[in-house]
Amino acid sequence: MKCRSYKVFFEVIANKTRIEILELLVKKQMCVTDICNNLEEEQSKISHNLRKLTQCHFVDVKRDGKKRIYSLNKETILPLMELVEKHVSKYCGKECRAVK
Amino acid sequence: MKCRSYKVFFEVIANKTRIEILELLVKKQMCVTDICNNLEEEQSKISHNLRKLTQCHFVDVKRDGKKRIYSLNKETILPLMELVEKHVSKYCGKECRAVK
DNA sequence: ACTTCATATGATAAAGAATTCATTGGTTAT
DNA sequence: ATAACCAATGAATTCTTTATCATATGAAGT
Repeated sequence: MKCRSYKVFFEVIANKTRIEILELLVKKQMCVTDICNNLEEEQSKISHNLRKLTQCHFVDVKRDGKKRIYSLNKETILPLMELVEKHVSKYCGKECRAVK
Repeated sequence: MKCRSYKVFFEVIANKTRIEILELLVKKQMCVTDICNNLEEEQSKISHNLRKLTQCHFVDVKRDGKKRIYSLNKETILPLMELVEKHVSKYCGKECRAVK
């Protein structure tokens, strides 16, 4: 099967910063500086992470003057979040948090 | 939100060996030795990975004599795979494979 | 053309995860 | 009780990923 694609897909999402970015963008599209301010993170860190999200088409970019506006690929990300939410709320008590 | 749970969820899936295990178990439940033989991997490697999958409830275990039979949590994993499949087939040409 | 603002990129250091090997624990049969 | 089989665990090493810092690019205003 497409193990390699699967791996990239999940790898890219499996990161605190990138998840936080996605969750931010659920609410509304934003430029890099806005994302940095919201998450209180460095610009280069955010840019590096945005690149991965973009390459995987989890977010889209468009130019607006000097700014770049990032928006969520809702078609993929929203159902995905629902699915995870469902699983987590069903199965995850304390034990999950302790996964090593 | 539940960023930490999300992270663990995706982290655990974002691994070649674990994806291969899941894909194997789509077909049928198996004991550890069978999984090892199918994937041509070492037993301890498989066991370590099975532990994570179990902790996240992506697979279930039951005893059968000396053996331990692992089975897929189809309720979560099948829709998840569908979702990824859909995304990948829509967006992923060469570029995705080159994600760095 | 120069400066400033917004963002991207590259290299390296630091952190975290996976694999391996050796060993242990549990179950069944003799 | 011991041997054989199946699987889990722990520790050490190796591999991967992330963060950081410095620098580069590119657009807009003066």
